[in-house]
Amino acid sequence: MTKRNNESDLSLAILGLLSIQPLSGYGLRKVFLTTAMGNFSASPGAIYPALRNLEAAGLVKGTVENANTLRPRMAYALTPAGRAALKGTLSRPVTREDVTRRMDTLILRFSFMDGLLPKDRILEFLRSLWSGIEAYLEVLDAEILRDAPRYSFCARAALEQGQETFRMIARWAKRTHNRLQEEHAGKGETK
Amino acid sequence: MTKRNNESDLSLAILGLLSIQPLSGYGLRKVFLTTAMGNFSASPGAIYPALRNLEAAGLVKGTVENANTLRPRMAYALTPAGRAALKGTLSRPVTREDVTRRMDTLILRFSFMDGLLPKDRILEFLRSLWSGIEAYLEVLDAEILRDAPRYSFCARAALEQGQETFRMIARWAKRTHNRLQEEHAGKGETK
DNA sequence: TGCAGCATGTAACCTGTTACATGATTAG
DNA sequence: CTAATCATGTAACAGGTTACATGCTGCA
Repeated sequence: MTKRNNESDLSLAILGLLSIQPLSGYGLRKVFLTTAMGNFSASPGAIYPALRNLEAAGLVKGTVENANTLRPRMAYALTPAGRAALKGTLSRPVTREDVTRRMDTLILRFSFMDGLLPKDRILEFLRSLWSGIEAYLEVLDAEILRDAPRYSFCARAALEQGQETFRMIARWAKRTHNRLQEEHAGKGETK
Repeated sequence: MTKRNNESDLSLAILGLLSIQPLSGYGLRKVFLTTAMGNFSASPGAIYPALRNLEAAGLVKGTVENANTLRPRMAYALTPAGRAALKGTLSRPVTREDVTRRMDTLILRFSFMDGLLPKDRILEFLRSLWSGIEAYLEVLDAEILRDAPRYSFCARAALEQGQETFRMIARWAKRTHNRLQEEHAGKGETK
């Protein structure tokens, strides 16, 4: 129960994956290597220390499988405290900083919400995500109007790319919100 | 000329900004605080050490302004070696890893190309960016076809968001390529 | 006079990267 | 037999975060 931070995206990704099924360190590495979560590093130098930190914080618990064989492996599972901590992280309000600087974290949080948060919380997350984006887009538009004339072609184009990404994510959030809302009830609920 | 890495996005952003005009550490902080480059941290604990590393590597040179007053400030400017190093970084080929895990770096690189790379190099960068994205999208589509049925609603939606982002950037790259090509000649050339 | 902004820095800490190391098992 | 894959780790290093510290300047 040593106090650690465990606030990184990698820790969040590990907790989220373990909320679906127990995995070993190597199992996690394979997920990061072979699936669309490949934006995370699969280096053992990141994963094994992260697992030990999470275990020291009491959020995950490793149990030895194949104990008497010559190739044991540690399968890690979420503890109740770990599940609670994960729910807590997923439930955090969407801040302006999240929108402007941690969009990846927001999407990562969203991807694990199924089965951990009730549907109305997920819908609320999507609403606050898109309204946060729209608020930021207004600031961004004003900034661009003000500064763009002084910028080079490339800098201006890069800015536009950023704007478009935000607009696209806002549209995605709305669409996903509506799709989820229309789903038949009684799904994605836990606790 | 001590050997350092200086491979971080922050170092790249600093070199790029100094290629436009000399700035002090505080000036850099203001840029990161008040413009759309706000995704970078403006904390002095990041900027001042980075500047000293770049100076130790001979890529920037600080000169004291207002020397005899009570409030001197260090204005940093690119050295010829710094300009060469920046051009080198901007000229690197677009790798698969860049596309899958460092898209932000690629956009940052692009935003500084004006005036440092000849137009045809910039056009080539955009072409290799979009073809790299399209190659990755094929892999991603296959992965999604294979895995999506096993994923939860939220995980699937997050994946789709990722796909759409890549598709959007590819479209942006094509459009920007065409716009740049149509521009009247004799612009954006150096060296 | 006091506060906001200018301007630069340091120290403790956390996290990730790269590279290396070790050894077992299984498929060809 | 040997190469790939399973499986877990360590050590050195780089870089960023947060928080603190310092002192000047111009304005109300």
